[in-house]
Amino acid sequence: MPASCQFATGVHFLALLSQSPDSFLTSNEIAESTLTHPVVVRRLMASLQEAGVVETQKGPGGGVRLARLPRQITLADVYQAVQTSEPLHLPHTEPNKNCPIGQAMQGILEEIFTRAEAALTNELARTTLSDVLESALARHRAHSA
Amino acid sequence: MPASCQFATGVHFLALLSQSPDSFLTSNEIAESTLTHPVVVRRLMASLQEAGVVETQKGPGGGVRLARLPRQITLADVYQAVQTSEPLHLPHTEPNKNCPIGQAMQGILEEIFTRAEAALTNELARTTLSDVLESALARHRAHSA
DNA sequence: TTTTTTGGTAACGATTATTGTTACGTTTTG
DNA sequence: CAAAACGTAACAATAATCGTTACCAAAAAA
Repeated sequence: MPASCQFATGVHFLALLSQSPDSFLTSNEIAESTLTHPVVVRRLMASLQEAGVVETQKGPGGGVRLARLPRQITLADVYQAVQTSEPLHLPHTEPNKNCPIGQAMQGILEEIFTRAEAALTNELARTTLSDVLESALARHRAHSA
Repeated sequence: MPASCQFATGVHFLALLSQSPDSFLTSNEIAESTLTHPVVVRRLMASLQEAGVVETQKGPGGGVRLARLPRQITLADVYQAVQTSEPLHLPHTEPNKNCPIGQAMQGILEEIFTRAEAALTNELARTTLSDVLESALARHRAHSA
């Protein structure tokens, strides 16, 4: 299967919005910048809106903009808003009920997954959209120079 | 696509091996305990063998056993051995080359992914197979009582 | 009020990764 | 040499993502 890149795509979209936090960008504009389809933009933005990261405005002059300042939005916010599938998964099939290990395994793995994902989001929470935008502009300057 | 559960499956297999670190288990035995197919066991064990976590023995009396003591194998070892796809992914399509943000995005995201996955594996490194087996047996006792 | 411009969302197909399965080769033991 | 195990290629079924089309709803402007 294609692995989900919604987090990467979401960060990209939001970095674009961070350039002008006060104005709306249309899904067409964002789709052109990222070479994807406007419906893909709207789909992902729907999740981000539900999480309170962006707000949308219909009709002429409308579009999407950040709901908070770039420095108030962390990558953990983005991750939790858009990540549909978690990085670690239980098997779909139930284990053998006669096996003591198998019976206990599911609960143990869930605990482990919870701790591991907490570690992941804690790290993501250390970076804000403002950091991302700054890095992007710095890289651009370095590359142009 | 079905999300990969190789890490969960691997931990389960290795917990079984941890019960008797000195003896070989056949892929048939492991497959029965976990209600999966022997080829699935062998496939996953091949990765774990390449990583030096288990060793195999062909022929009668053969099978798979741990290459080190359970307390010397961490879940980070398992994760790094079997995780084919990473939890975070870049988009497959290249971004717009005319966009300063898009150009820089890929490198920035790679840095972020590296830090996030390091945080994940650091957390996984805190748990050993010995811990997992102990938790499993404790849960089994609690459930039986 | 009508038209235009936007987002919202359902539905479908192409693509792709995972898993289970079969089949067959290889190695080791006895 | 026979039997028991792993090693691995190949294929189908399943499932998830993404792009795309189509159409609705809402808001602004004419």
